[in-house]
Amino acid sequence: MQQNLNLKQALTELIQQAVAIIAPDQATATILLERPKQAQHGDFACNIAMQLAKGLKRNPREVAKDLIGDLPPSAYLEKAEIAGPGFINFFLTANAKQQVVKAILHTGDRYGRQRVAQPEKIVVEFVSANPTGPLHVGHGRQAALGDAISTLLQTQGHDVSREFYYNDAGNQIANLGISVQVRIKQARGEKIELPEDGYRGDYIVEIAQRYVEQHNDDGNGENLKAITAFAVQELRKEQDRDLQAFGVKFDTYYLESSLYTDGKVDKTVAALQAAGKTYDQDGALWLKTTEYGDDKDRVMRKSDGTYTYFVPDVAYHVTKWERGFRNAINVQGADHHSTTTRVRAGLQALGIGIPQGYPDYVLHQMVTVMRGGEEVKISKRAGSYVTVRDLIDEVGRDAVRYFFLMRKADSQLIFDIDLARSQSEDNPVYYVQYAHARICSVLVKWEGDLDSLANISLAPLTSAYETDLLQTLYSFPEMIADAAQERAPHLITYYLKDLAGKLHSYYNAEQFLVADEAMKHARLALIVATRQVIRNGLGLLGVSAPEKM
RNA sequence: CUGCCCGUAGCUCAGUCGGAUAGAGCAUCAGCCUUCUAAGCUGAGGGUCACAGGUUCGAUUCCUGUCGGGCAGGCCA
Repeated sequence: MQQNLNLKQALTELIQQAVAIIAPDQATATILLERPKQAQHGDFACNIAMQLAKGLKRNPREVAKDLIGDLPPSAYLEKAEIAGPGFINFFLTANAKQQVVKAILHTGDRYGRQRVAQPEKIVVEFVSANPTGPLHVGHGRQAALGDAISTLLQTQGHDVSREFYYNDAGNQIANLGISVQVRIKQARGEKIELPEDGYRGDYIVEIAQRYVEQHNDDGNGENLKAITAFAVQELRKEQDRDLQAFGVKFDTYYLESSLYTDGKVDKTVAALQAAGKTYDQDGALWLKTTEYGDDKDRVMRKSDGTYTYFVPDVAYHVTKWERGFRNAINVQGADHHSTTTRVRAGLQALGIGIPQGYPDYVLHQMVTVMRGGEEVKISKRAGSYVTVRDLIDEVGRDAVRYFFLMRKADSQLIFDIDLARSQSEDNPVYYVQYAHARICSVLVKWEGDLDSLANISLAPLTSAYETDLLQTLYSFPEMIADAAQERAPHLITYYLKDLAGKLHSYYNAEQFLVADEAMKHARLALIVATRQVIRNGLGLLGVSAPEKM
């Protein structure tokens, strides 16, 4: 079984042996095996002959011919052919391809998982919203991305910690407190207006009401500190609820305010000064970020004595390093991309051995929300924006997650509320879930013992539909490894759509519960394996795999 | 003005460590339910891979430039 899970590697070794004979000088050439787009081109294709041809000054097709002649014999290789300008196409034996079913049935939930040679301790930071309002669609994209990336890294054996960083200090928070205070006073009939940059959402009014109900001791609403603390607490609770509804769980929460109370911010600033990377000018303290690729130096401490936002950020990332995370991934909106240079510059300037690319950033492009054919401008201050909660209520958690993960982070994403709602039945996630439910339904009809399928003969699985499915199932672990490496969960959604499509075609073309027992069992084993892979794939995305629809 | 991301079918998007005939969903059109779920399947039409150069056996993919869209460039976060 192990051998069959490593068909690709075994094939690579065969080719290496042949290359060593034909071109000893280039025996170390990298051999890349790819899956041809068309079935007629075999199970794997290799362009090594074309690469060697140049050094050998020979015709690529002739080199390919010699390579094939020198391939050691193998039980799982049916044949190898020369094609096109010099490709070598490899065709595996039916038996070799069928074994993947047994591998899946034996490994179950673990199929697709592996343990990389050197597992790392990785912290993935995502969402990290200011507690100044409910989570909006952008946070939703981050939540879906961060959670899926974390899960993907776990499948590769890494020790992953999901972390939420609360920006609970600074001007935005002060602003929040004042906004609530104004609403309290307005409720008492005072003639007072929100400041220009105050938060205008209805939720501010609701928090003000709750504050008054629970704080008889502050009838005038004069205790700004208490009001602010209350508002932050309320909003954190609400954000937690939304994340829970979205099925996202964090391992750790880190409070920006704690960096101040613990003295970590001051300590970081002192260390940067000691390293000689700062200077005073115009009454402010500056960091020489230009030494690390920035286009101008940045203010760390303003002339009023307070710090700019990136200083606590640097202190925060020092704690990640000190907590033993040699790999840190931050999932953020692309509008934060300018901070990456500053935070990294600060970490470099400390000179404590943190590598240049630390932390690693996954920046996603903006989410545009459409409603009624018009773009909904997202503005926390105006209070007009779509929350994660709205989306979940309107189209369901599974569909929202899948929708956010269908596109790569680099692409701008248009979330059309009306479309998502009106077409919720046509959402691609249902296509995949339906394949899963259909298989479950067949198995219920069959009434047999699933365990009995683990060791039956798979020899009857030779049709084009079956071969196609087998090949797709076989590529699952590799696809996951790629997706983890690229931090690209969207690859999973495309894989699942492909797999579900093949199952649906197969379902329509063939009857599974046939009279021929051997055929029936082989087909059932194949669809049970398919069900397992769909389930595993959806699990990575945080999407459910229903047995009935 | 400078930096980063993007530009692929009518629409929404995959693909690109350089490879064979560039894909899917939606939409349009034509078919398939007495058989395990039709939330499905089969087929058809639809393309100057933004544009122009360059690199080479080969470029949608790499490089340069231009155009178009987005995001940044505060002693805001």
